[in-house]
Amino acid sequence: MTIKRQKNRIFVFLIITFYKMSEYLNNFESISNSNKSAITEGLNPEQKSAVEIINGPILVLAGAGSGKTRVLTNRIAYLIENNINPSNILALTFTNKAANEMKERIARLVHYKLARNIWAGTFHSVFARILRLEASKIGYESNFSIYDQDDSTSVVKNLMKDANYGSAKLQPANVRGVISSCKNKMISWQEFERSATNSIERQIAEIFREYENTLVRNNAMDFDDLLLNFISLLGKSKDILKEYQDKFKYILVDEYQDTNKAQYIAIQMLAKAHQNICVVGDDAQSIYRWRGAEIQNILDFQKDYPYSKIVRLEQNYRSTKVILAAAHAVISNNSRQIPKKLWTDNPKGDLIEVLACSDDREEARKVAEIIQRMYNSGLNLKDFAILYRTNAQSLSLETSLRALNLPYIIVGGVSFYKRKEIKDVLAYIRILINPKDAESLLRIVNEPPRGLGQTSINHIKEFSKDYNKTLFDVFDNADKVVHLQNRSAQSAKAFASFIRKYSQMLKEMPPVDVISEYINATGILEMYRQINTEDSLDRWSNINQLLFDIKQYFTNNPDLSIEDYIQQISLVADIDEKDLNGNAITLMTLHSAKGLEYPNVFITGLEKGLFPLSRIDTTKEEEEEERRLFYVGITRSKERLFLSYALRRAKFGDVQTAVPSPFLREIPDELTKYWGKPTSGFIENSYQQKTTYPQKTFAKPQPKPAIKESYNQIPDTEQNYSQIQPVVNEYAVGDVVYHNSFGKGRIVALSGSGQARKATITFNSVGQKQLILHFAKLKKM
DNA sequence: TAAAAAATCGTTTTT
DNA sequence: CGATTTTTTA
Repeated sequence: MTIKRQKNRIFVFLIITFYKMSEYLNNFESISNSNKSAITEGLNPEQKSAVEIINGPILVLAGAGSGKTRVLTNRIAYLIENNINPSNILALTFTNKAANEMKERIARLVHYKLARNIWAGTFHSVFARILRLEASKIGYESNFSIYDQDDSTSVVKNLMKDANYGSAKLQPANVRGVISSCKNKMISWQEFERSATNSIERQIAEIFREYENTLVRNNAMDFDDLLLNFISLLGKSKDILKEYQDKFKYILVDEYQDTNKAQYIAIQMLAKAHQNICVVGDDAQSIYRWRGAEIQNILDFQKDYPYSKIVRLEQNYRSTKVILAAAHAVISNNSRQIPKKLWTDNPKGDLIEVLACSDDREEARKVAEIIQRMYNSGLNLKDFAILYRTNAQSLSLETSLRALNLPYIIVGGVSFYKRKEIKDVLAYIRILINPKDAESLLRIVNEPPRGLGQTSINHIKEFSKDYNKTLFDVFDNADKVVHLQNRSAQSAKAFASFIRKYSQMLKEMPPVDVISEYINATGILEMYRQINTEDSLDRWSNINQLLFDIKQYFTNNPDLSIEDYIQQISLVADIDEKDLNGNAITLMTLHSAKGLEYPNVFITGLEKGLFPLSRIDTTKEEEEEERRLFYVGITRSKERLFLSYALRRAKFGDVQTAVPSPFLREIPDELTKYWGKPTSGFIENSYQQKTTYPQKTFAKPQPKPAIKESYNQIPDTEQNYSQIQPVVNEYAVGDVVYHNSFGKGRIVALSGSGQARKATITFNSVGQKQLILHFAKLKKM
């Protein structure tokens, strides 16, 4: 019986395979130009099996630097080579950048026309794309808005104001956090309400309920909804589920250790029918627990898929032996983990250098000076990364890099798209697309002032609630709203018809022709120009920059709609938009650094309380996550690793004292060397054994043999620093430059630094303008 | 209603 | 300290 069934199965399998082959030959033969041997060539045996076992569930435990990306891309290429239709492949990554890179690399292995058909992106962007198509099936319109964290917080804040909730204990941002973490764990407001034990929780439950209602009413989804609504779409009917199961016959998930419950369920539903699921991850690199990631997902994979195969990638191709040994020593202090040990054939490498500093300014100065010396000895600035635990730490580092004229880019911090004026303009555009989006409407209704202050808005909001009309409808019929001053009513009506006019235009004309005129007509640019302060002119030029950006977008993608543009920028992470290959040092948080690698890495701020970051009620789980984060940081480094701490650090204006991080103690002594003299106040017992300091002051580093001479050529004096050549990419007053839309111009002033560096330029065509160099893409002439 | 003055708060980490 | 939010005043 069993044998017979098995024979049948094999027979069916053969038929399907044969069918797929002929389908493949018919469709793709003509454009397939790849070379099969190239795909598995040069892979080690484990990598090879991770690429070649294409059917059935497979867990790839990929240690840091073990060639994970290569396995993922080659696996997809291999699937395509084996007659799998690219449009049946779903690859979910952590950032859009990772997805795009993957696609590019696949395009080099198989024909680009095949590569572009795979479904690759973040969970959020792929699901959003599908939800646009299927919106009507779950009670949404396809033009739904996507709310980011700020938008969500603002919704919560308004709801709390309406309900008169709120106290020191109950703040909008916290409530939003509670709601989001419930949604991450797939807990509905009803469940939350049922489990509420005190009045605070009952209040949150009420806000939660209203929050969900508001978003549906606004035809809007937050980030969590993109996952949850996708799941509910799949749950709608057997047919829909089957459709997507058959669509995504081959599923790959990167960074599986950082998936949350909703992502886990979504994958499980999709993979259930065909079971061709390959997840790649490393439990030691799970760093998003605070965002709902469940490390258990990767630990339980074998339970969830009993017939799964496991491949361990334990050979590290990235780092030196010293770095790997340090990483291993650190992570060994964690309790629960899948046992594995990374090894490498790479050389031993330099010792890890620990920089003891008396305060954060000294720390920043040392880091900058070391980089400058290494740069002058011939290294490339793009080969340096400075990592920190919190974004706030970038400030002193920036100052010292600027002082030495070293160009840098910052990933994260206040992103361009999070600036008030940019969010305002985007809200103006969103309301054209989705008139139900009350959040966007309220944001811009009195920006610039239109005589519609808080009182008028409250009346309008009340009316919309009482008569169950959308805010936009009420604006349109403002003369019917009682208590509303006639003047305000006229103003509201005028605003509604203004929006309607451009909304109509957008349906008839290409977006690029409408948007610029529309934003000009809103008066927001004129407002900032009139205020005429440094700050307001900044905002003015930021908006112009955005408009230029939009223009570029549609020049490059003439077939796309304004909806596509908004969706695209709603889901971009900072890391996605940054070009990290320029001649600049990269500054970012340890979280942003995940998945990246650099020859030279600095991890700064290794102080107790800062890294590991701790609060009064830090749990053991949180502590271990900090340690994993440190592990991630260490393993970013290919050759040289610098760890620094400061005994005093400026915080909120005043200065706080600190003690070196306990993490430093976890690295064996023989792997490190200390730099600089022991600073007064540096008294922790465990460090005193290590006090073999090379020089009395901030001494020269022990250079790598190859670059020894160049080190010695540059004496360690203040004077020499000022003689160093200005950095390339840097502009000077008087330079003649070319701008894509404004043409030729001359720089008359420069201000700011880093990505905020701005130039005032007099253009022949349009006169004087302020531009952010980072965005302006100027050419020097 | 809008501008000016005063007060408040914060720093994790991000799709 | 500095940006944002709330309160006061015209």
